[in-house]
Amino acid sequence: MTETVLPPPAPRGRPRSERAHKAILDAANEILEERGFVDLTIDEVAQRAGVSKTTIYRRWPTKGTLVFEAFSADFLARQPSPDTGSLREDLLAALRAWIRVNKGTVKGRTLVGLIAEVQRDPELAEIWRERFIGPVRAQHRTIVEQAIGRGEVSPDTDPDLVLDLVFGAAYHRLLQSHQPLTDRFAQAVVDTVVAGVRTSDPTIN
Amino acid sequence: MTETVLPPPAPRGRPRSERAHKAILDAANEILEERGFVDLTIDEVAQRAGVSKTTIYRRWPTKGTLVFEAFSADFLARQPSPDTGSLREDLLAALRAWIRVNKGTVKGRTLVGLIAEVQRDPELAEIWRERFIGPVRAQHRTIVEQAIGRGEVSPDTDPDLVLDLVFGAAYHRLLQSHQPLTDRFAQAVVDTVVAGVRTSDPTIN
Amino acid sequence: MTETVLPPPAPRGRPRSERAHKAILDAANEILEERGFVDLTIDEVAQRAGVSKTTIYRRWPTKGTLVFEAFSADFLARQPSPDTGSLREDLLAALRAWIRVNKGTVKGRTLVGLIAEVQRDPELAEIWRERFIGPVRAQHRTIVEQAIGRGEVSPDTDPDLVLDLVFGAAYHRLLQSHQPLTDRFAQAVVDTVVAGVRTSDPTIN
Amino acid sequence: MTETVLPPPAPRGRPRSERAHKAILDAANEILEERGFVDLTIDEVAQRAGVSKTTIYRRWPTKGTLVFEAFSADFLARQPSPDTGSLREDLLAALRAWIRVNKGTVKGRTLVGLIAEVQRDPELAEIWRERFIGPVRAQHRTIVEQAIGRGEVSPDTDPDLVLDLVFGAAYHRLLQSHQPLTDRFAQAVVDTVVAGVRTSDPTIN
DNA sequence: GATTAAGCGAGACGGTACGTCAAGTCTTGTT
DNA sequence: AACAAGACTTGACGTACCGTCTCGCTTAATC
Repeated sequence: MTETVLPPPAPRGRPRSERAHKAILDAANEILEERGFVDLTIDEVAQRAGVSKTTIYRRWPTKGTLVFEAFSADFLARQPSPDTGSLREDLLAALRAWIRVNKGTVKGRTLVGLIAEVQRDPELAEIWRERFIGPVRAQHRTIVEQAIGRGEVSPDTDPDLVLDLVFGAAYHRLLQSHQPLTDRFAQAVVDTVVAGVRTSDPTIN
Repeated sequence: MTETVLPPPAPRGRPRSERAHKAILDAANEILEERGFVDLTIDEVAQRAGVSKTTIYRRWPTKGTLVFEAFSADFLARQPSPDTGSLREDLLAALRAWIRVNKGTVKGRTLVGLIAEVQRDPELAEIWRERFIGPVRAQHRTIVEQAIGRGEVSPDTDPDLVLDLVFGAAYHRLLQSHQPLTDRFAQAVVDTVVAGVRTSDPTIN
Repeated sequence: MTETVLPPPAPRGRPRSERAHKAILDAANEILEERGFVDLTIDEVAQRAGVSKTTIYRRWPTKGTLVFEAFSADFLARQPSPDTGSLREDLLAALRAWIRVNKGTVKGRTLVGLIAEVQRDPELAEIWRERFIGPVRAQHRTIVEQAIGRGEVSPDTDPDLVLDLVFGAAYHRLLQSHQPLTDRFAQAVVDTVVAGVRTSDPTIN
Repeated sequence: MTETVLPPPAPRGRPRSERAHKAILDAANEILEERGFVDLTIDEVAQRAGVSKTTIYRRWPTKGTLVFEAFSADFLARQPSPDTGSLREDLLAALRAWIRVNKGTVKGRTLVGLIAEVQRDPELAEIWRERFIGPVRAQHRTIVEQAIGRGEVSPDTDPDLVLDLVFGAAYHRLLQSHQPLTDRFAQAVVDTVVAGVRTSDPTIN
């Protein structure tokens, strides 16, 4: 048997327009910047992209998934995997990049809108975990794992705990707006967590 | 002079019905328990409470503010101000109480729904900060301040930072559902933060 | 028995305020002139009259009855009972008076609004017939009866028919606006009807 | 040149559903028969027609315009253009047809409701004049014009005046209900008007 | 002078219908 | 098949006005 894997069947009919695809995402991003998640309507995206609603819904089943895609590619690309040889510096670099995107661009508002939407739409929640939270955390987790590998922190250190502390604090300020996301805050967070992780012996707790 | 304070001016017109008020909040809570924030409609609240929509809108301008009031009184009452003489124990008690309410009752779902709504409605956001985030944090802040007073941690310790770390991590898990809110998690969070705060000297960062 | 009729029992309690009564009717007329029947609301009448809604509803059960009273006294006063000794002149004078009120003042709009309301509210319809249509027709009927008495027209002449022809045509133009209510029209109507009544012998039909 | 007329441009998008259109009008007529104009609500029409409110509002901006269309086609079809060779007979036939529809069916109630609504909604008033009053009068006007053509009445006879007298009287009784719409009344009206028109010389008035 | 009965201003209340909006689906003819 | 256009269903929204009601206060006539 030579043909263990079938070649992908040639698609029948008219192929999907790449131009339309891009135009939709661009239009969505435009509106997100101008008015935010809540005030974005699919009708307006269609109109701006010069596309029919059918064409949008053929690609994304809901408003949430469309906005998710319009948002995530660029956002993820801006999250670096630093490797400075120091846990503190790596975490700080990652946190600063996160803060920079969320404060410097309109992305923060969109991220907030998406997190809100995720709480209302279970299907989007799954996509969100698989294609956003998962990848970002995986990327960040290597920071801690590298530190373990270098012997900088105990092998018992729980990477998830570290990430929840560092980014949990950041998300908290983003969502509750009780305090600003300053660089001073970023440093204090990282310093405290790194110090805590180095000192505490999780095995005795 | 015995009359230093004038009696409150007699209210004019028919007074607002306390029965209606209570019936509305009760109906809202009922529906929240059954179907959650998203599926709660003002129409149904009105119907269940035996009240007209006008009567609801006269008191609360939006669904968010209504649910906020239905939710918050009880939730706040369940957040204790522990004073065991140990920062670790106090923080752990507070965090455990928070987790207990959010996992043991339907309150967690409502809290999540409200946080989502807060991101969509700026007016609700203000109320939220003033009447929920503010009070809860004030209560929790005393935990850190007591520890400072006892000399358990440095007077330079930033209470807000501590709270952001501890509860930020918890809110993060509540909203992203990437990991469960276990008691083991609560302990690890508190231990790490307490250790971090005791060790790190914020003044040099 | 000498006391066949009891003196009216002295009313108990606070007497109704004549000032309020007048203020309500004045306010209603003001609004009728400004915006017409449809856009008049009881709330606004109350506000303008410096009176509570209760005070209005104590006197008039519905918006229709209030407007009816605000409208009718003045209107009826302007409908003369001419007696010139000529059927043509009498009818013409009556019709001209009717047209003058409906075209020269805002009364026409209110009359139209009331006729519309009468079609929607059966209780108002009864009042309307008894206290408006009835009296006006009675007054106008004498015009025809006088002509019969003078021998100007046959004793078999049906006064109701004459009135329906003359004023029916006028109401028709008022309500359908297909043609204007000119004086030329008034003359032609009266001339034709008078001629018709003098000529036709109803007994042979 | 063979292509003098361009084919109508192909309509774009999904065509309006004829089934929905008919279902809406049928439902409206059903409700009109059962409960009349005032108690007809758009919500109920939608529900009965198995159609959404949007679909109704896309076609008719107001309740008035919807009911107008539901009412008028059938009503107009029942107004004949008699041509018996006699003005009296033609007018009588037309008036009798009008009375028959208004008394024998529920149409009378609807007509009354529509006339009332016309007084409250200026936009409906325009439609009403253009698409109801206008056509009906045009049809009736030919009755008088034929009589003029035959030399039965003077060429100076004003057809509008004749119609206002005959149908004005009828509408008057329909709207004010002060007297019934009997056949005796119809005959008396027509006889008097025809006699009046034959006798009076409008040019000298 | 106290009591009583109704009027009164204010404004909350139940009810009903309104007209709108956005989400997501469906149905045309066209590419 | 995908596409543009636009009609469609669904469900909730927030508003408006109606006519009623419930307060505390006022105004006479009666006791």
